[in-house]
Amino acid sequence: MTRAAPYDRDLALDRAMQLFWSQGYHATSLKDIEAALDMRPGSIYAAFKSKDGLFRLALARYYRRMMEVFDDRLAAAESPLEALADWLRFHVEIRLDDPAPPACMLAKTSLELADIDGEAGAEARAYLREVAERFAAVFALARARGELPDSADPERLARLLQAKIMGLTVFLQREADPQALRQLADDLADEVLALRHPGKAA
Amino acid sequence: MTRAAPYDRDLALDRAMQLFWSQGYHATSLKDIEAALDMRPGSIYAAFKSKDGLFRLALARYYRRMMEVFDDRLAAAESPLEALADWLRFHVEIRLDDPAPPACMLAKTSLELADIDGEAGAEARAYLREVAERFAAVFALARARGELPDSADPERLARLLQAKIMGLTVFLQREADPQALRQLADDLADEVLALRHPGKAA
DNA sequence: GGCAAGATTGAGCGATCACTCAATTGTGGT
DNA sequence: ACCACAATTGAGTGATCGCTCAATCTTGCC
Repeated sequence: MTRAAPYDRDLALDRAMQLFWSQGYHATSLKDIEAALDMRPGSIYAAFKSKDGLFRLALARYYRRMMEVFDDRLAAAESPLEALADWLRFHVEIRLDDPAPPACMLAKTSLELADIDGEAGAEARAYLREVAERFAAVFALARARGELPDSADPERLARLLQAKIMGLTVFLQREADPQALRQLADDLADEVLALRHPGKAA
Repeated sequence: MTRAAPYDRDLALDRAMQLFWSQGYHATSLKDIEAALDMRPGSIYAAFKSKDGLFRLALARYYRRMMEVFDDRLAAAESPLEALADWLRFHVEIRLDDPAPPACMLAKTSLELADIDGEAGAEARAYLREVAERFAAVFALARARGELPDSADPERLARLLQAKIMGLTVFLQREADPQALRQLADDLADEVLALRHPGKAA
């Protein structure tokens, strides 16, 4: 190397993720990006190829971060089903801890870039499918452990859970009252826990 | 009158609604609008004031249309609770009938225009609150008719239902398989119907 | 038929968009 | 100390953005 990059690529990607997450793709201009990353256009394009390229890196980072946190909480949970219920409540808590980050970036992107062609939107939807597959695997684990009846369909339950999570995060955008949000998350989480074998304690 | 407007304002607003609904606010340019409405810039601004003004008219129209359809289906339903469950399934059917319209425009707008200031986003969130109030009134009606236990909290159930509907419509964007979508809507609808008094037939 | 009023027209406004590249700067190797 | 090279810089690219307004056209009325 003849000249070290003065910027921290990891930090820059974090800031880009935060920016795109809160503003969306179209509402974020290169001027915004220059200011947030403290980089000039030339450097941005040398490092990330294009606005679209930077966005997709930010999206991938968001996906990976979310999955890491989920895996951590799953490992710490009392049972698979508890982890899934906890995941619903967790979305409300991060929103209340830090008012900045709004609804799920994958859901936002899937809606904003709804065009069938268009790489970024398709990627967001692909990530959402991977999340659903992860949920399905955890439901399958819960079934194998006897936490769910044998008749339970993991894929089906995963879709149901994902729809609830996305609905919750959209709801986070229009409602700010902590009590209402926690109550909603609890109600949704209770529906997940109600799938348990009757009379079976986890 | 000295010269009749050659365009049909109602038709133009319909087309604008359809356009903004599918593309969102930022991704829709005036060129798109000119083409969709078959109007020139001057006429558009004379009739609708601005792009923002047109969008808000389209949003209001969307809200009114949705509520009209909801009221119609409520009037035709066997019971209030059945109407709310039916409303979930209905979202899937309109999506399958006509592949063009994607997720709920109010939810999309609430996410895309998430900025606290900004009239259009705030209006979308206000409409969502009105929808929730409508749901709450129907839940209250169901309770009054003995379809729900006296302990049921209409506002709370309304938030729960709205979150599920929004989650379902976001899900419509990433999944196309009719069977999976119908199953998901049925699962969500069944959760609503399960609120009924045990052993009480509506 | 001619006129006044209302509505449409579309070229073009300044601003901003995403993006480029010749010039400059900083660094490690010798 | 100096050089070769990687990386940054930022003025400036053409395109497109939302929008305006003087000119034009169409209608109803007399």
